[in-house]
Amino acid sequence: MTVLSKSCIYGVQAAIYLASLPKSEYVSIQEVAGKLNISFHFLTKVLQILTQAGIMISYRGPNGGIALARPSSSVSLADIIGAIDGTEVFTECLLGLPGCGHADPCPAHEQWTSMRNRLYHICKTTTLEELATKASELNVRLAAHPLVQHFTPKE
Amino acid sequence: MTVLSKSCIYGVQAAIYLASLPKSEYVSIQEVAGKLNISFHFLTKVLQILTQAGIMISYRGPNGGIALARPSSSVSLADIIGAIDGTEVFTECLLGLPGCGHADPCPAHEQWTSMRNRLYHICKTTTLEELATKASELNVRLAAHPLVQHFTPKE
DNA sequence: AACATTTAATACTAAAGAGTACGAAATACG
DNA sequence: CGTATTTCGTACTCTTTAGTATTAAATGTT
Ligand code: SF4
Ligand code: SF4
Repeated sequence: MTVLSKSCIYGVQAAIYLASLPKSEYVSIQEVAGKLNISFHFLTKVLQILTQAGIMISYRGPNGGIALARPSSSVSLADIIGAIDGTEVFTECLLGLPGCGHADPCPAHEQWTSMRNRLYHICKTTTLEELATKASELNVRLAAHPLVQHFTPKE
Repeated sequence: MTVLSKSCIYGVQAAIYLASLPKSEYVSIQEVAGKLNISFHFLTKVLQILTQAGIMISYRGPNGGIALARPSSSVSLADIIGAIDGTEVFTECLLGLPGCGHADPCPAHEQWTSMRNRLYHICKTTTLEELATKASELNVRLAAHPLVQHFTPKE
């Protein structure tokens, strides 16, 4: 059980990748998928969601691709998560009970809502720009695994 | 995408239910499932995990059932989550990258690890006793839905 | 106009999670 | 001993998520 779905993680990674590029031209999904070591076709579906949500724009044909629709400083982590996974993470409960609230709380209410609010605050105030800056500053990884295809194991 | 699996939520609910009972005798799974409005068979599987993990003890035969193996004050929320869902929630990342750490961080590292640690701390220090006390004090709900079977809808 | 490139859209397959069913084993009780 | 009760263990089905494949639509280049 994870906090974010795979689709959502891929979307965030792709967005950070785009934001970390020097200039914002259209980048082919193929390039992004290759750099992040994600299945091209699967990433295509995820990025379709983000374009439909107005977070990215796409352009078909040669030299086409995708790009951020807005400056990276005005796209929050919460925007991307909300578009792909929905706001469930920020609104639902640790114990997953539907329609929770102060009027009808379960025993873990106080501590969880406090955490949940903090999570939302963090995601809402963390921008793609920040993430991308940190990524290039720290020479930090984005993809799940460094490609190890050079070291083909013997067996 | 949720933080805890359904199985885990059911396990926590059942544990709180047991802990909130005045005395600790064996309670049949059927009773627990009925009170919490959970499928009996499914809950059986979940509670098997908890007995194998040493958190509950079971007894077969008439008047058998399950009970907490330890006093509710020495069972933490983290114990139950760890037994059912594993420690993934506390160790893995928001972005789900495997093998993360200070040596090889992704851009969201700092803020996420801070949150993750807080989650772990909360779960580790919250005991069943506290949850059960709160549950009975506040007359708080445990089950997902109040049973509405009395009001059978016309259509 | 023909062609190559690249996203859009849909459909299909695989894997995991959630839930159901049923028989076996243990135990109390008559 | 026989039977009812209750957990244990396995196997099966259904649903959701993840991943793959294929075709269609758009657009630049020759
Ligand atoms: S802990 Fe609070 S937010 Fe979560 S289900 Fe219970 S009442 Fe709702
Ligand atoms: S945010 Fe930190 S803990 Fe999470 S994957 Fe990145 S490096 Fe690991």
